[in-house]
Amino acid sequence: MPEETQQRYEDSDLYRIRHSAAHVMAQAVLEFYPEAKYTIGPPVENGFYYDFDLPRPLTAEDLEKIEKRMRQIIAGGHVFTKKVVSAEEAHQIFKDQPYKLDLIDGLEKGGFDEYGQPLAEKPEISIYQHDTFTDLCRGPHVENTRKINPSAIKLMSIAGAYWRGDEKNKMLTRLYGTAWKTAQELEEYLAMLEEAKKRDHRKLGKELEIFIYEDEVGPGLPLWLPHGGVMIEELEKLAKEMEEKAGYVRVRTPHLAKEALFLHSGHLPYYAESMYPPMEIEGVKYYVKPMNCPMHHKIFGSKPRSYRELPIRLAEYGTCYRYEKSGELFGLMRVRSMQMNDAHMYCSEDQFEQEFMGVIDLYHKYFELFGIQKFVMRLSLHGKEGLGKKYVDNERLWLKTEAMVRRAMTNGGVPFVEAYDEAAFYGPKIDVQIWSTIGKEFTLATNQVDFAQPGRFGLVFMNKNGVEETPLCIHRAPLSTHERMIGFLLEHYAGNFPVWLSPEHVRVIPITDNQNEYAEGIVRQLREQGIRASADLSAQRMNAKIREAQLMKVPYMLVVGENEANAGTVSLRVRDGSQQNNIPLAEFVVRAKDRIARRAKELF
RNA sequence: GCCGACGUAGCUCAAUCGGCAGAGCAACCGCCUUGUAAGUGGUAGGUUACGGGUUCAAUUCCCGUCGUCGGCUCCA
Repeated sequence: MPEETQQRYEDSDLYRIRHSAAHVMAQAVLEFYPEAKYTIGPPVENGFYYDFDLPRPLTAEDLEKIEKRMRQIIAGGHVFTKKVVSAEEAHQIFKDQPYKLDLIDGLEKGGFDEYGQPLAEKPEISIYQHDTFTDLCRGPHVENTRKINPSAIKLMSIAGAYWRGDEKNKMLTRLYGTAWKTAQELEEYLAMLEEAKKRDHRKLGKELEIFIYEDEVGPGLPLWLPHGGVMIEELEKLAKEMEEKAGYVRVRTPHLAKEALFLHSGHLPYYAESMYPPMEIEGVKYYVKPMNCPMHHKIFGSKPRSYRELPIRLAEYGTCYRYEKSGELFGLMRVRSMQMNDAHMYCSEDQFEQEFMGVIDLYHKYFELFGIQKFVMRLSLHGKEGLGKKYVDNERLWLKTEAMVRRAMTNGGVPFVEAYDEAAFYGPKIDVQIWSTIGKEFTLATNQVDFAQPGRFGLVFMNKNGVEETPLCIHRAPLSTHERMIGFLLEHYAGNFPVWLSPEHVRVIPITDNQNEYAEGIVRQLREQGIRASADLSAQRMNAKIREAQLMKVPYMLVVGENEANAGTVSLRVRDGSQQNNIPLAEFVVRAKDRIARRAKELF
């Protein structure tokens, strides 16, 4: 990306427009609710928001009223004026605004800006005024309200948000808005949102019969329909091929284990809130596993290990259960039952870099196969304050392993960003960040260093010098979980999967019922060749059958009428709408099998 | 979990002020025998998420529970 040549968002006109629109919105809200307390209102990607502490909840009608009033304020052409003030003056101006006073204290002490973000230096305190509204603000703004295009703004939604983003604090009312330079830009943005909704995996998952949720089963517990089942099989086949080539071995472990195991691993103290509560049998507590690692550690420790057999790579598509808070569930992207593309690699310190980069290499192979281009690799580091709480209390090992990962990534020439205070409790990690079609951020793949658990489990191997040494462990899940991967792929391909991943490869469409028998014969032959095929023998006309197959995004439609039946050929209609008539069936089979076997990007 | 909105047939959606719950598609039974995105007639389909309340009368108003959605927080 040519980031250097791009203007920073903070310096752009749109940023000023949105920031100013947020102030105008706040003015309008305060006019309707003079007793409201206002907090912060920054520009964000595609728009802006403002958080208020309001006497009552807002409704959709309120949004309309506020938006209308905003247009009136804009038309007033009020000038934005900046004034630098002392902390005392600021206290006086905002004496009735407790949240502002809180922010001023942050500015005064230094260390935090007006949005509560950490700052390197103590900033000056400034206010911006326009018309009747005064805000604690460092700007920048447009010169006057007329610079906001009244036909290019729109209030989008009402949401809750905690003060300072902390769930222990009061829940405020957040108003989201969007603002652009022109009405056309606004229209395009809204159209883009509509388009994004069409590829939402929850919608496509239902339409393409991939998965469902059932009230009686439970939230976050998806039921995979036959089409989803096929996709899972294909992903597992892919992973197994790749992992076998890379020297992994497969293991299988149970869904439950005694409390003692998770105490031993250190998960319970850090993770109990995300685990399903224990069940007690014969006086012993059992937990449903939230991850596979403790069991894999037990397998590693099941016999004496020599440096000669390292690295040992234990792989398992293990099903895990995590008690995610109800409001956090989201389609397939955030679930409570998940099957992870999991493996644990045990290696010596001098093998670490090669092993770690071997995983990164695997990522790249998968991303190339799927054509994934928009992602960011994040190196997640520990936070000093969390040592002994969120993180294993051993700063020396944290710094050491973080440096190892940083060096490995740098030596491998893989671009990454660093994220402070986002590590796993047992070590630093590389997460692959992606975005859902409606803009939610997710970790797809993950690759984590574990310097804590092997020691806790007393895992050792005999090194060259005949001395016992503790291995490092790398946790990795390049294909994430079945749930998240399929959710992501649905959106990534908008349901138009490459042939190998398509739940149905071929739909045979007889033109009249005189060709039903011929169609069924074709299906038998295709299945014999490992091609997923079915015939549409319904009483509908050909056009309706084609339409249905198109809507289900079946890559190959084989239309057969009298001519084809007599000649032993098929008329191929590809999902992209192209057509090739009178192909001998054998020829179609050869080409289709080739596309499937190669996991080709092209259809035919 | 928190704030807010929503929940009607398998799916997508109607139902005025509280007054007999409706359509299209799908399903089923026929007719049509069809050449690359919906041929046509009929039949059936509902405890309006669940439980309570107000009322002569509740899809509609009120309370609770469950679930979904938009955010916040948290995460593979």
